[in-house]
Amino acid sequence: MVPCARPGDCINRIPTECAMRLSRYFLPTLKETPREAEIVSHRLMLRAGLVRQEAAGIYSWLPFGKKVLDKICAIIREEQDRSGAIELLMPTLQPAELWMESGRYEAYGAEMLRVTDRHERPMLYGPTNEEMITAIFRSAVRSYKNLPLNLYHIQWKVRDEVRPRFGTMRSREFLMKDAYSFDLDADAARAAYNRMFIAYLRTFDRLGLKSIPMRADTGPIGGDLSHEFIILADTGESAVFCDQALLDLPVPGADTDFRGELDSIVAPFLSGYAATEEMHDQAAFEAEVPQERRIAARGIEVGHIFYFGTKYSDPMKAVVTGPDGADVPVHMGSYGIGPTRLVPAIIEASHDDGGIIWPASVAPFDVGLISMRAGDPACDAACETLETELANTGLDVLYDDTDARGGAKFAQMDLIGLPKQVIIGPKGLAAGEAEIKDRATGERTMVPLGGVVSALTA
RNA sequence: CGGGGUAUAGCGCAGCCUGGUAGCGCACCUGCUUUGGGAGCAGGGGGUCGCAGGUUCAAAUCCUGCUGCCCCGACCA
Repeated sequence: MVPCARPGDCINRIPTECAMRLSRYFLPTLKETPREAEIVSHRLMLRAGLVRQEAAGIYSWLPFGKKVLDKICAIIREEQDRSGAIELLMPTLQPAELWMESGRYEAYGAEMLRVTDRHERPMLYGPTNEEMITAIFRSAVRSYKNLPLNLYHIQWKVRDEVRPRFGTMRSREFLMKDAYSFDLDADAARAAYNRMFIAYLRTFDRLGLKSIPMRADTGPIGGDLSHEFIILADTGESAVFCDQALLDLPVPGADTDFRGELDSIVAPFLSGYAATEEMHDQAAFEAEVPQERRIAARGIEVGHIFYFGTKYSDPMKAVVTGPDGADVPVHMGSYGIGPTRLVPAIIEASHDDGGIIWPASVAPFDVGLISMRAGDPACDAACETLETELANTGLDVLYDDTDARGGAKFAQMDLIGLPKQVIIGPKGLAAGEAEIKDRATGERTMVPLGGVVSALTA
């Protein structure tokens, strides 16, 4: 067994490379589909041992699911940080007082889970954090010189949904990355919006998803600064309409200068037609998009960004002193991504009859190593050598050292969807070879034992 | 919150109509034989039949009430 360091913080571990043996792991997979699961991602998440339902819309994340969640969060963090946002962590429990100040305590309704503490003080499980972040901001920032500022956290949220459904796609307790930007005026806020816009395009691209920004309802604020990021999937919750050209646009690179001019980078994504059913205008769609480029499909919302000006800074008095010496309420925006929703979204977008097909960037392990004959000295030795070699090259390896039969191992390995499988059996060993299978394509190739590592890292 | 389902072993199900003290497959444990796409044989363990009342000599089964969960709708990251 290859030891691995286990650094981590209070909510999400930093993913680390290491080897794990299936005989010692906790991976409760199911051959049959639990009755309650309807859509494919929910079925596969239960069957592949990612989650366990505790109550309607409440889930435990089992080790496999936790690993995927951590990898998703790590990518989100990297792209948030790259764009200049700064991470903090706010609590799940909030005093009702803050929400009374913004006026949303009454407005939020039954979706807000309210509790009372032992001192009879009204509290609530946070469905979002605009009020709290505004309170944090106003307590510390006085001058326009401290702007722009974008603070984010990744934290569990609670919305007591009337009808949770589709597994973790629509749960009552869910993980959310929410960022909040603070700027002196609307122009600066637009620049902040652009930074998040690009960070989101990059984040979803790295998660193996093709995301399409779509104009969303801006509510009473108006303007064009609200977008939902949608990925296409047959089981998507809403109908979406867009121009094929948007799907073909290149995603901004890692070398994007987030302190530079971004309007020109964002502009192409704003120009093409793209709308969810609530915003859809069939006449405009047909007028703007040539028939052969019209896409009418279903989509899953995986992110939402919007600018809301002084909606919270006004009532909550989050003001800074401007260059002219006058106090002005800051212009704010908020930017959400749901990691616990991204897991099923990725599965909806990437699976086959055999199970999940993880994009390499979020796979719980990079490689599944299958011993066809556990207990056979030659197989054991070859597997242990490979296990060490692969882990030493930085690959995360799940070694199936159990004495199950080949067929059962293949089926389980396909179900859990690791990108690559390395199969070691007496047959191949006699020729000094291992078999490598690509989960996505199903392609199998025989390679010399000594060439496995280079074949996988090429 | 309206409509429709459903609840029996860890999972998937039968039994209920026509009451007689619970069964099948998978999984699990033991042994033997097997071993490249969810093995075979033999033996074994595991269930207050969602909960509470009621009818009856007797209730998984019939009656009443409640609850959990799922699906459709409205709502939403």
